[in-house]
Amino acid sequence: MSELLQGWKRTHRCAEISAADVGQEALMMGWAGTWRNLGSLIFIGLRDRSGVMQVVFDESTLPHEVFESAESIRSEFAIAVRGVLRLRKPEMVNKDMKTGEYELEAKELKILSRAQTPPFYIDDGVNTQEQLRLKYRYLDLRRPRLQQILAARHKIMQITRRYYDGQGFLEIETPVLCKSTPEGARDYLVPSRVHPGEFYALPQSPQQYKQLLMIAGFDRYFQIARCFRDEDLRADRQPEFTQIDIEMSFVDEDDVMTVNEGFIAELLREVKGVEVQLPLRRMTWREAMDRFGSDKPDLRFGLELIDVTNEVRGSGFSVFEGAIEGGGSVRCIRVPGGAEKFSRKRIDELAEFVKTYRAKGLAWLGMKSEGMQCSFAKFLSPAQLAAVIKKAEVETGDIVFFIADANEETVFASLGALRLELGRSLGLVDESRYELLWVTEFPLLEWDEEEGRFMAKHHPFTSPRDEDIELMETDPGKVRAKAYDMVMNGSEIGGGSIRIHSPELQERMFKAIGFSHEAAWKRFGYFMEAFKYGTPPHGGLAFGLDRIVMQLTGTGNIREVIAFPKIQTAACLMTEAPGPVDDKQLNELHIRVDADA
RNA sequence: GGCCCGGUAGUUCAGUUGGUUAGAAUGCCAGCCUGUCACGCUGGAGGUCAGGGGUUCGAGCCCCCUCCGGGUCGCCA
Repeated sequence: MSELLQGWKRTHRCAEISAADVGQEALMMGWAGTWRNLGSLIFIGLRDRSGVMQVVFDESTLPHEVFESAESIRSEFAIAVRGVLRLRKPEMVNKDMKTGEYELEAKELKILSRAQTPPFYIDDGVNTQEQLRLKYRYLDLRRPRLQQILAARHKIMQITRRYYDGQGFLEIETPVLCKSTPEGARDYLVPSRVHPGEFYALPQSPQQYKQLLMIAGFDRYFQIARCFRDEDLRADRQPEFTQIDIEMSFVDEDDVMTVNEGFIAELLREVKGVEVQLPLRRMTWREAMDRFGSDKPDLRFGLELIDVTNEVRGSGFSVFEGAIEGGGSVRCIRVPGGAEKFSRKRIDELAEFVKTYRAKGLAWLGMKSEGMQCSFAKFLSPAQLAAVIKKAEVETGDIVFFIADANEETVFASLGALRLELGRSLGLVDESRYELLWVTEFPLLEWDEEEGRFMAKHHPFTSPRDEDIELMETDPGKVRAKAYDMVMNGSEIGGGSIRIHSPELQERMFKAIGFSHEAAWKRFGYFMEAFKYGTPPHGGLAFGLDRIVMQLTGTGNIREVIAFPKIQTAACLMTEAPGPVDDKQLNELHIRVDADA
């Protein structure tokens, strides 16, 4: 049965003790992680969020009832122990344990709560199916690793508040029940009881509110904001996630980048003890794509892309020719010393791999000491081959992988992914390094085949670069934005832009993405109305808190950094949300469910 | 929506070409044990092989469907 505390007060957490506490009475509470019964001596590994303390029950010195009670302790019982903290004898020290020099010699015991045998061991070393761990998330969270990650997350949030407060930012909350703005990700909708047939949307980000706060004169705003997007999940994407949201007035790109790179530098200093050189390196989007095939390049290793379009032009090799004539390119990656490392089987695997990214195939050239092997040599003249080898700086022992496509995006996507795969599989990524940069000058607009119109790449309030404004009507695809992403080790951890603050320019932007004046006003009327009342030049950015925590704790799975995450189908295995609701609730909301649809 | 991977004691896994009663480790239960820390020793319990259908004399294994979970492409202003 469960015992009551009856005035017992904890004096120490299990691992929060020091030499000065030795010989003193201590009262600890926590969970029995391990239990070893030696007959008339019982050892309990008492665990709380700070760590583990060994507790000893000695039959020879304890009242019978206390020892008998201790004998009943099993895994994960919640217990309270009053005892004396002792130094262990030297031969009994456990060097693998943070508190291995100490133990708590029990005098009194309260079994606060018994536990069923848990469905899996509460231990970092155990690799239980995530499905089961998520169903019993409260047990999973008892594992030291997850406790550490959530403690790190807490620390990061506290540093965030301290840093931005120190820089004169005000933390202001914005609504969670918002108006739906069906441009961009799918919204989560919330039905209105009071307004039959109408819906709120959960925010994809506080974008418009924070801009309105700038119009309202708050100058520097931040918020640790929960955001929602009803899109498919990934290893680094959850339907609800947290962003550190920032907006500033009377600023241009440099101002925003300077303040926010200072934040990341402080985070790395305090959490990882890593000094980051400021200002951060900046790279235009164009350069990032050309060199790394990605707008979030991982700079911890080389294997840069090389453009050999000109070298292979007119070769008669239909794959290359088709790509070039279709307006695309032929690019490659040279793996130094890789000629002997790639079997035909492995090359075939990589060819399959790039097909995931719509590449049609993977050409290759291996410069072995006994001669060159090349999947397309017979199609190229010796002079062209020589030109390719020169451009790619191929040396003996190297292997080069080529991708050609009429669609540049396919070349970049597949070769960029191949670069990451090669870097990982060849062990070229130095996990101890933190490589940060800003990627700048993103395109303002992207052509959308499906919609048959240009769409805002970032969002429709992003400002074009001054020198490109004139292209908005003549060559929209060429317009660059005042947009910037912060990238850490190949992960986009934040992104933002300078916003349009002129109503006239905003109208041109809406026009560029195919919104009529009326359509734009219908959707964003309140927003555009506000812009008529003296809008300061402003801009900001949002960091993905979850991704930052992932980076700083070295986990590749976003579910590890969120206390109660969702699975791939956006469900919660513990609460079984989402679930059906009563007809009464539906009636009140004026909703009828068509289960067959 | 597409592609790929996975689901066998509580847990992690093994399970041969389709062949007797599905195994191991660990956990769990009981007993013994005064320095364990992967405690040890003795004994015991524990299985809808994810579910359904099919092929077969015979299915954990082969085929089909479904469910559950993961990765990924599309998607993510």
